[in-house]
Amino acid sequence: MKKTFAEKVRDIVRKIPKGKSMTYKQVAAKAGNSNASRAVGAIMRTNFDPTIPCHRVVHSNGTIGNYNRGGPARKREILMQEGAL
DNA sequence: TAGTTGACCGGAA
DNA sequence: ATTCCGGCCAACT
Repeated sequence: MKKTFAEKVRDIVRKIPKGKSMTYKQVAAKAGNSNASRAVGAIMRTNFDPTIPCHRVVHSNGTIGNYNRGGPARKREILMQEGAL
């Protein structure tokens, strides 16, 4: 069974519980490459799904990354609403 | 096929 | 504290 990086990343991000936020590096590490943090973002940006809480994925330093669904502002709102912020 | 870009990270100046 | 540089990976042209 050979899932691509994008598939793994999507599956992982989808498993992120509510009120919890994961860093790109953490997701990348779970996907198999702890150094593929950039790749994770690249995948989300090109192939993000509405079923995936990509807004729960943030930077390692805790800063909010970008969001292709309304900008970082919208992301912050969602996190605050979820209780992760 | 190769080159460029990007939702990143970590270290150094 | 801020700014710059190098490195890794996947997608796009």
